[in-house]
Amino acid sequence: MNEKRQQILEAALKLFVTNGFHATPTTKIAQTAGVATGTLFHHFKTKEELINTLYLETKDVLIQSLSSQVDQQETIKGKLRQVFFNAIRWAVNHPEHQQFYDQFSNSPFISNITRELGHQRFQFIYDLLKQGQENDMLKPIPIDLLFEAIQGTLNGITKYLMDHPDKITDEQCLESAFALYWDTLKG
Amino acid sequence: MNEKRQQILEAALKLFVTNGFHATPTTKIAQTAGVATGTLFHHFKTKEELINTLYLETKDVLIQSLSSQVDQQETIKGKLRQVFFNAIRWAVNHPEHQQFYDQFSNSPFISNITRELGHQRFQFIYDLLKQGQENDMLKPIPIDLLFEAIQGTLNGITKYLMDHPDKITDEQCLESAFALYWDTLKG
DNA sequence: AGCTTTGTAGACTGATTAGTCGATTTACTA
DNA sequence: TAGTAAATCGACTAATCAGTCTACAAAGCT
Repeated sequence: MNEKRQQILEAALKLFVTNGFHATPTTKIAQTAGVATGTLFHHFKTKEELINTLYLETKDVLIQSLSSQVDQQETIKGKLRQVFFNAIRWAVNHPEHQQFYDQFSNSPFISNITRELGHQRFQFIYDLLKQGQENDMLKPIPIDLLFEAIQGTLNGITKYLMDHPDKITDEQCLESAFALYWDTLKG
Repeated sequence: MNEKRQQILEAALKLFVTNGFHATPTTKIAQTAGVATGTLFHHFKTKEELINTLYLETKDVLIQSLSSQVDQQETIKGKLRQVFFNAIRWAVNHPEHQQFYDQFSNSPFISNITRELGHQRFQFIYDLLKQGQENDMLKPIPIDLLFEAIQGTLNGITKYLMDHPDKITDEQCLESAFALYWDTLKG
C-alpha cells in the first residue's frame, strides 16, 4: 500500500513545521500517522531519507505550480507576473509546505543534499530573466543577483500575507505587492 | 569569569550553524569551548536558554550595526542607504551570526520566544519608512508590507554576496544592488 | 493451492542526550 | 587572614532516540 507511506509523509510534514527536524522523533511520526515504527523504516531507510523525500516532493509540486499557465502569457512581464501570482497562490494554498521549505532551505541540512540542484529546477525563471535583459526590459546586472533579489522580495511579501490573512483576497493589495516585485526587476 | 561564558557562546554559534540546534549536543559545545558540561549549565540553565541568549545577543549587535551613522545622513534616502550598506557590512563581517540569525528566524524555535519583540527593535526603520511615505517618496502601501519586502530583497542580495565573495568589493555591483533595494521602496 | 515478495506490526536495543550532584578551586569581602 | 560566594569540574543518571529483529499477514504469481 502507498497509502501508509503518504500518511507518514503528511504526519512528518506537520510535526516538522511545528517542532523542527530533530525535535521530532520517528516514533511520534509513526504514531501520528497511525502506523508502527517498523512500517516507517520499511518505507524510508533512515530518518534523513524521509526528510529528503519530503523536501524533493514538496519542491516538485512547487516548481510545477510556479510554471503553471506561464506559456499562455504573451509578454515577458506577463509571464513573470504569472510566476509571481503562482508563487503567492502556492504559499497560500500550502502553508505547511511553504513553512517546511523555508525551514529546510535555511537549515544546515541543505548543505548535505543537492544545493546546486536547487537552481537547476528554477531554470525557466532564469531563462525568463535572461530574455528580459536582452530586450532591455530588466536591470542589466548579474542574473543570479536579480534572481536572489526577487526571490527575497517574494519571500517577504509571502510572509506579510501569512501574517495578514485578510489581505489575501485584497486585489488592490496584491497589485501593490506585484508592483514591488516588478519595480525590483525592471531596468 | 565571563571568559568561559563567551567561549561557550562562540562554540555554540559555530556548531549550530554547521549542525543545527538539535544536532548539536551540549557535551560537544562544552568540549569545543574547552569547559565541562557543568560549567555550561552553570551559565545557562537550559540548552534553550543558551540558544535564546545567543539569538538576543546577536540581534543586539545587528541592530546596533544597522543604525550606525544613520543620524549623520541628511535625507531619508541617505538614511535608508546607510541602513542598506550597514546591513551588507554586518553580514559580510559576521557571516556566522548572519547564518545563525537566518536559521533561527526560520525555525520553529522563534515561535516559542518573543516574535513580536523582533519588530519593536527595528522600530527606527519603520519610522524612516513612515517619514518617507509622508513625504511621498515611498510607495503608499501598508508599512509592514514595505518592510517585509525590503527585508526580503536585502536577504536575497546578502545571499548573493555570500555566494560570490569577489563581488563584495565591487563598488559598481554594490550600487546596482542598492538600486534594487531603492526601486522596491520608492513610489 | 503452493510459493515468494512486499507490507505491517511492535517489542527491543545500543547509543546518545539534557541536565544533576557533590567535590574542588578561584575570586571577593571584611 | 578567615570566611563566603561564585565558578569549574566531570562522573553519573534517567530519559529518549534512531534503527533492528522477528513474526505475521496480504498480495501477486505460476
